[in-house]
Amino acid sequence: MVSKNIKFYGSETVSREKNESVGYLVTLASRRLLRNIETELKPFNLTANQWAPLLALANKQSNTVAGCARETGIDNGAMTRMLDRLEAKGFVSRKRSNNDRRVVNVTLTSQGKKIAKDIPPVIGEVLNQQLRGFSEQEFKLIKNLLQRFLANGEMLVEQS
Amino acid sequence: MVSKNIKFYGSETVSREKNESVGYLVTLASRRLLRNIETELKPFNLTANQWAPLLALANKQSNTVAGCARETGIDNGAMTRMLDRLEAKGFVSRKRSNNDRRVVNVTLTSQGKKIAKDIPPVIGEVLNQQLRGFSEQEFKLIKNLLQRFLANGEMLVEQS
DNA sequence: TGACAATATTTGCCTAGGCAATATAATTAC
DNA sequence: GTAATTATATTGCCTAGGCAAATATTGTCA
Repeated sequence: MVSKNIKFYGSETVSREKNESVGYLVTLASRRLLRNIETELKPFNLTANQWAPLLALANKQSNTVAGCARETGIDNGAMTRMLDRLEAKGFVSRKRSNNDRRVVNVTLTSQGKKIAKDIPPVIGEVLNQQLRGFSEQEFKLIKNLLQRFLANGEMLVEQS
Repeated sequence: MVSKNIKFYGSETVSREKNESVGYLVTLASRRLLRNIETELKPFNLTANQWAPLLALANKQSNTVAGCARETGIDNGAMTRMLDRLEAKGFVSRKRSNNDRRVVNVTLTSQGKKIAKDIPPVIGEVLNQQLRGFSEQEFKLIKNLLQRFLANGEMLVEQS
């Protein structure tokens, strides 16, 4: 091993201060961001989480239920229900595939395509606000550190 | 203003790559960490989220419902239900206060005190794993950057 | 004191994710 | 070609958070 892994958290460290725990910080940051985005998306009749599959569809990264789930990193069952809500709102439509009778093809409706174009700047603005005071370097850093934190976390699953 | 705020995300940037969005990264990181902690806490009959109020109580940062909610950054109503579950598991007990009949005093049971002591190293280990390869400086950095990201996000609410 | 504001707790109604089981269909191995 | 495996979608049962409304209690202030 090139670099020794540091024991950042011992038995006492976790209990001390919530602002010193990467766990609390990442959880609170995620919740806060979601709620701020939610506020801005209200006029579009869309929640923050509903944006994820819409984006995957718009970018043609997927056009199936399981694909959307993989792309957004959530459970298949949760994605089925998410698409239920998006379909009820008229943003997507579903149709059983003929090539593979297992899969359901998901497509954006014209209304879905429209908001998929309108929303990115709105979300971008919230992100910019929460990144106020960050330098270019710090912007790159936070992404890099989160990517590594996430990748380490996903390795833990594969090992077990 | 000393430093100009940078527009990190324009209308196209958000849509491109999910690994380039701080939003996705922080959301996925939070979810992944929660699930990894969950796995390790299973033998204790505790979920990852249930740990937060337990810690607040153990650290004597609060002994009321609203206090726990404030301390852990979640909704009051959600905290009532969270304590329902913790009470059902026998980790906390509740008793209406005599000084102020509005408040309900929450205390750890002996069983609650026990796991409050046992769990920190378990969570610490998961955090250490997800921080593998981080230098001391990077550890400080990720905390600092997340704190600022969170603080910016909370300022957004106060302004509106 | 009495009206009003603030605080604490609870409840109902949403959205939302994880896990496990099920049904169906496709793929692979033998 | 059939059996076993794998993949897709859905559903049920959990936990969980946000928001708003309802209730009770306390504090404030005129």
